[in-house]
Amino acid sequence: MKARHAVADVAARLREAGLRVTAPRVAVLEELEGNRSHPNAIEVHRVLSGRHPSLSLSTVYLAIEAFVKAGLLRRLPGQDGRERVDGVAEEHDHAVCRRCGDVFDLPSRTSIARPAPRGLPKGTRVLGARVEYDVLCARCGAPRRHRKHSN
Amino acid sequence: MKARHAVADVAARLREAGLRVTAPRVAVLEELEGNRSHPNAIEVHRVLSGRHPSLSLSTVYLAIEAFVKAGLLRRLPGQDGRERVDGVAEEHDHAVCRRCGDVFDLPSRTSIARPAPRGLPKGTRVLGARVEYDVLCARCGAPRRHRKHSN
DNA sequence: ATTGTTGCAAATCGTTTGCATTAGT
DNA sequence: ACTAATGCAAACGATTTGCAACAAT
Repeated sequence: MKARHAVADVAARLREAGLRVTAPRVAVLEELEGNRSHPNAIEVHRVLSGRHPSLSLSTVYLAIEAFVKAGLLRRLPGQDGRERVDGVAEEHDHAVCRRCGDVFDLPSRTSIARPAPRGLPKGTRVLGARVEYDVLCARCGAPRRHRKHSN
Repeated sequence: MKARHAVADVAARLREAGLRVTAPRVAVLEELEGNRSHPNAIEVHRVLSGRHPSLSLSTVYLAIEAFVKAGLLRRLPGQDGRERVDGVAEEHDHAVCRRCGDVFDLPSRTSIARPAPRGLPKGTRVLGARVEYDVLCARCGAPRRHRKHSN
């Protein structure tokens, strides 16, 4: 997923979002936009540490929060308690491996879930929807594999 | 949601699951089965502390893990990083308030999401699916409300 | 008697926060 | 100049773990 967008694009998107164009934010956004590996802040920091040795972890956290708030990225609640980042801002579905927690992106099928469901308390506004599939990924579902795979 | 099942039932379910019938586990399972408030371990502990003063938080964590593993309960990944418990074991959908994080149970509409989606890596086994609605709950969506409500 | 469970305390780990400094506008 | 953004370290909060005592089987 490297360099799907030119740096200039990223800078423009930052500016449009009302955020300052700084080296750390450009680096973080470049790394995350379109990224389908659903990393958490710590992983992002580790990846970027090589090229940006002074980049601090808290900056990564702050940047991600700013990007999510601006609608550039989504947040993904991992069932292991870690907060992952979803680099795809458009609505889409997920398949989550029950054993290892890996997340796979899928095209959105939420149109089939319309109209809004019954049973919601009065006054609730539906903003979006996605289908979450509970799966056993190929590695975890393999016959003799009983342990969480390395990655 | 109090006492939806008799204590005897809970004990039986524990036994069937291969777990020992102990006072702490009976209390935790009684509190959680059918509970639609999606509490986390800390909240469960707080609620039960009155009647069971010696109940420890780690026991609650351990019990919940055992129950989930046994299929008696589900876990619910909160977008705030907290692990909630879903007292309804049967497949169902959720509406999650984007602002306050409250979760509302909905009847399952995943049948409409079948068959399994394209785009999954070969060898992936689909175990289940649910629709997650992104909502603004009545309290959070109210005109002049700009802060997370108390609860 | 065996071994799963408990309670307590300490340890872990992801995330948040306070604050002085730096740098984008 | 103004103020957002950074980096560092300390603080936090949820969850996990080690272990000796305990109790269900």
